[in-house]
Amino acid sequence: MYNVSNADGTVGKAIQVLDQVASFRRPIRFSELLANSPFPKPTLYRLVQTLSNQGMLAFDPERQTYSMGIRLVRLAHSAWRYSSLVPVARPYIEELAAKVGEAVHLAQLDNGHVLFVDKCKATDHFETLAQAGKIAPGYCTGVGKAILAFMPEVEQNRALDQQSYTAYTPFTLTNRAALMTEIAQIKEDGFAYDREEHEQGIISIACPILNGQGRVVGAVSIATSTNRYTIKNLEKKRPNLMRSANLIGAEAELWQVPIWN
Amino acid sequence: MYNVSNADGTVGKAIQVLDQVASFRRPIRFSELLANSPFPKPTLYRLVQTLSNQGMLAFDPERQTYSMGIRLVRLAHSAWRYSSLVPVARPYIEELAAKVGEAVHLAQLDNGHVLFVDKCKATDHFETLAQAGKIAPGYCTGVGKAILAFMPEVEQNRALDQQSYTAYTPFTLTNRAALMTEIAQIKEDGFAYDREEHEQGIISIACPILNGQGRVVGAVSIATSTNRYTIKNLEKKRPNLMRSANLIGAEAELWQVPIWN
DNA sequence: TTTAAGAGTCTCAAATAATGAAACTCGGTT
DNA sequence: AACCGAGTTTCATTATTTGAGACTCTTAAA
Repeated sequence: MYNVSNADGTVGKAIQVLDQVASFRRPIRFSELLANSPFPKPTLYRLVQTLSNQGMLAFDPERQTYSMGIRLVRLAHSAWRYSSLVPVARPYIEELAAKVGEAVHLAQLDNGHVLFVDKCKATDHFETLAQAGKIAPGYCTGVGKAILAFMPEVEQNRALDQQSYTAYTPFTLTNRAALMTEIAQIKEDGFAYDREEHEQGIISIACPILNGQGRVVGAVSIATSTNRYTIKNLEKKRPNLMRSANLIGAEAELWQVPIWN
Repeated sequence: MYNVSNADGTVGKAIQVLDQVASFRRPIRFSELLANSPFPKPTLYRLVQTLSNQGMLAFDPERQTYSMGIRLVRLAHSAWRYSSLVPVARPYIEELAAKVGEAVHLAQLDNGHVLFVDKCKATDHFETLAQAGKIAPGYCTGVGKAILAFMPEVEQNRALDQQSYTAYTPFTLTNRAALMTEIAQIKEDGFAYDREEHEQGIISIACPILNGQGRVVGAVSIATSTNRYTIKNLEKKRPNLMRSANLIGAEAELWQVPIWN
C-alpha cells in the first residue's frame, strides 16, 4: 500500500498530478486541473510541463488539454508483463475459463482497490483487453472481498478504512461492520461470493491466491450472470476454482513474484 | 516526442529510473541498477525509495529486488482508455479483423518506437492482451514505416535518427538511406508493406491514420504469415484496410484525440 | 575467530532546484 | 477602450536535493 498524498518531495507531487489527470477520464484544461489541485498555479504549471515533456502526460496544443501520456502504456506493459501475477497465472486461468465456460478474472489489490490484471472469457472473446488495469471497489466484488479477508490485520484495517461503502445495488454491503462480518465468514470458508453487490445481475465466486507463506497475492473469480446461474449453482464450480487458485499460488511461490500492497 | 534523458529536474530523473527498471524485464537488485545508472548511490537510492513508496516500483523485501509497480497499470489504463486511439478505433478494427479474417494491429508512435495499442485476431483469440503496450522498432514494421512516412519532416528526421537499424531478418532495411527511399515510396502509395523485415514468415500491409489536418496519429495493419499469403495476395486487402484507416481518421478528428509524438 | 569485502543505509554541509506572489501577455468580452 | 480570465513568466526566497563519505550489516575468505 503506497503512501498516498503527502511527502515524497517533487516526485510525489508529480505523481499526484498524474493521478488527478487520470481521475478526470477525459482531456482537461489547465484551469480545471488547477481548480482541483492543492498546488499553487506556477507549481502545478511546471509539474504539468515536466510531465508532458516526459510523455507521462499528453498535451494537445490545439485544444489546450492534457490527458494521460502514451509513455505510461509502455511502462505499464513492463509492470503487467513482468511483475504482476499475470505471467504466472495466465495458463491456469485460461484452462479454468475453458473448463467452466464462464468469464474468469484475475485481480490484485492496489491501495485498497481491486485491480483487474487479467480476464478470460470463454464465450465472446472481445472486450477482454479493455479490462486489464480496470479498477473496482474492494468491498463489493468477489475478488476484492477474497483478498481483503486474507490480508494481514494491519493492512486489512487500513484497506477497510479506504473503502467508500457506496451502495451500487440493493445488495451492496454499505458499512464496515457488515463487511467485517462477511469477511470473517469468507476467511472461514476460504472463498467469497459476490451476490450482485457491484452490478445488478452479475454474481461471482472468488478465491484468494495464497503464496507459500500464506500471504495473499491476489484472487481469481468465476463471474456469470443471474440469467444463467444462481449462487447455489455457481457453488459447483468451487472445486475447479480453488484448484486453480492453489496451483497459481504454488507457482507464484517458486517464481519471483514481488509482493504488492 | 518527449525529452529523453536530461533535464526536467528530479521528476525527470525519477522517470529515467522507471525506464531503466523496465528495461531489465525482471526484478533487479539495487546494485544492478546502480551499476547501470548515471546517478550516485544515495541519489539513486532515494529515487528508488520514493518510487516504491508511490507504488510506481514494487520492492520485494524478501529478495531485495525492485520491479515495476502495479500503480503504473492503473495509470496506464487511463491513458489507454481515454487518450490513445483505442476508444475511437476499436469498432473499426474489430470490423476489419472480422472482414479480412486476419490479425489487425493498431499502433501509435512513441518516441521513435511503434507502440502497439490494440490488436484483434479473427482466428485464435488469446494472446491479444499481451500485445497492448508492446513496443517494436519503427523502421522494420508496416505500421512503423507507415507512421514515419507521414510524419512532419522535423519529427521524421528525429525519429529516423532514433532507429537502431538492426537486421532482424535478411529483409530488414539496415540503414537510414534505404529506409528513406522506402519511405518516399510509401508516402506516394499511401500504404506500407512489411516484407518479413521484423520477423521471418510474417508480412503485413499497413496504412497511416491521418486526422483532418492530415496529421498522422497512428496506423492500422493487417498482418499474416507467408504460409497463407504472399505480398501480392495481401494487396487485395488494401481497399478494406484503407477504408478503415480513413474512417478512424475521420472519427479521430471529431473526437478529442490528443496528438502524441 | 578475525579480517575483508560488498551491499545497503544514513549523515550533513553545500549546491541546486523548487516555490509562489506578483506581474505580464494575449484572446475574447463587455 | 477597459475589462476579464486563462495561461505564462519573473525573481528573490526557501526548501529540497545532492553526494562524498561514513556507518551497519551480512556473507565470504583467511
